[in-house]
Amino acid sequence: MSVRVRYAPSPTGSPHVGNLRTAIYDWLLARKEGGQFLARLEDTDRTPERYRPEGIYEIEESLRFLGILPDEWWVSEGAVGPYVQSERLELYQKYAEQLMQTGHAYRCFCTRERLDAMRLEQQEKKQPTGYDRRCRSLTPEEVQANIDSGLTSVVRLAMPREGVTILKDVIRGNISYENRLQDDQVLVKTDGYPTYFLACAVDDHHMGITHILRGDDWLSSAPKLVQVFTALGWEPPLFAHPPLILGADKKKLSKRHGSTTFVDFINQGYLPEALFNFLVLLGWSAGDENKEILSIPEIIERFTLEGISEHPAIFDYDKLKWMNGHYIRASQPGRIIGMCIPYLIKAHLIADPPTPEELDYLRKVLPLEIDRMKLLSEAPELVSIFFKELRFPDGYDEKAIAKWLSADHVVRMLKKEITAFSALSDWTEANLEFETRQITEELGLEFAKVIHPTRVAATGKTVGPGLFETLEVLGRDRTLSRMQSVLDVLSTQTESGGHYLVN
RNA sequence: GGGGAUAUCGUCUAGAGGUUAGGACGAGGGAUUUUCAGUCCUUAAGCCGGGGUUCGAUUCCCCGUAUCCCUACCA
Repeated sequence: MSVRVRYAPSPTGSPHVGNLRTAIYDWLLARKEGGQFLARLEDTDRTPERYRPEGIYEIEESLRFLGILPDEWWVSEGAVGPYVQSERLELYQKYAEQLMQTGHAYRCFCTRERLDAMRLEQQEKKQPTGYDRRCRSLTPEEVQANIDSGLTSVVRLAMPREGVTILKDVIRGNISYENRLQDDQVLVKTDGYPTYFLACAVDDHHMGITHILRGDDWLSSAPKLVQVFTALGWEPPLFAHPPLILGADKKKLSKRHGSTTFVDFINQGYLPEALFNFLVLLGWSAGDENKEILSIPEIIERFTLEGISEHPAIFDYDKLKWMNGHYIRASQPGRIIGMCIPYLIKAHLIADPPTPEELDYLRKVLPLEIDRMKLLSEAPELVSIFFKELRFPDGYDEKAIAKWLSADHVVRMLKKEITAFSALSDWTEANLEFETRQITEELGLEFAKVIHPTRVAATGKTVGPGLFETLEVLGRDRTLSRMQSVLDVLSTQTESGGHYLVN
């Protein structure tokens, strides 16, 4: 039988990176084994705070972004649909009936109040919490009487009172659980919707799922799911519980650790291949091969469920950033430019849509800054000196001015540079450097004493790409007018006998 | 309170009954260069504790400890 795996998100909000990592593992297993990858929407929780259909679009976007589109899902449908649980209610109803008829489930009329009070008391007495199974011994007559008197009810699983349930987990081996310690799980809620346990078992069986991959947080409740399969007379699929992803404090990764939703990462300008590679490595490794940067085909080739680690992993934002920088540098510049454009438009550095001139300029500017870029969202900051109007001292870094423009030789130097640069017939990196070196010699200075003030005068900053390539791309007009604006102010101050002072 | 899982550098991890315990991020140092970044080289940094099994365990077993997760009419 060919492998069939499924990604089963709930639309409770923005999808979490951990969920997408599981989806990647699903997809990888399917591709590796030549099987199918499906996605199913688990929308059986209809509480307003937790039912957030807006999240569905983000789920779809995230899968598209990663390039792991399901072979069958609610978007494209397939042979065993519908792929949305709220559209499969009759099916769950049918099996709930079957379970009750076969004695594997029963109606429970206990009120929320009673349940809450019971739990509270159990906690106070330091007893294990759980349902006391009062309704399990109701006679058919009593049940009917309750129904007739209009009491609402849920359906509970009649957990076996003895024996053990064995979970077959590909990552962790076999785990056994004592049945008497398992709760009589609610399978159908008062609103008629199934809980996870019923819906999941029914759907996974009907959809021919062979492997259930899901987070470690499901591990302790796994015997209940297994029992639902068993009670329905079905062989449960194989399980695989990848470890949880934690924050720096070793708690489940959540908002206060930083970004956690997948779209957060997309918006910050992470590349799909960086996110894919990083997420895969967070809990999986190719083995003794000392290689971490892996293409998707390379990962598929090496992927096995057994290679997934058993211990939780702390999400290392720094490493992700490093990896993203790596993939940015490994990309065709044209691709990066295209991906940066939305950020530049948003920062009002270029028009929306960009003009052909702007695009042309961008094609020269961006390659200069690519080595410095770790996130696409850093593009506006990095290229701003090429776009912004600069008129000394507006837009100039104060520390840079203090450090490099207050020296005595700066005015003489700028005058010479402006004269020499203006006379250039070809505004090229090589010519600019040649002239600058000439001037350095004439002034009898170290190269550094010339180059740094020149950079500050032309860009307002102390850091950036090589000076002469910067000037070449910046162009004659921008460069000269900026340098002139510095000279204008500085020479006035020099004439009046003082240095230029910052505040 | 009950249950489950896990334990190798700060972090992600590789590893084998005998290894100089390997790699990556991060940190330190150096080289390159006009700065930053990048690139290259380099240094420091680790087997949770206690028992067993064994000629020999960080590796296998048990116990302890710690951490995480579950303990809902949420998934």
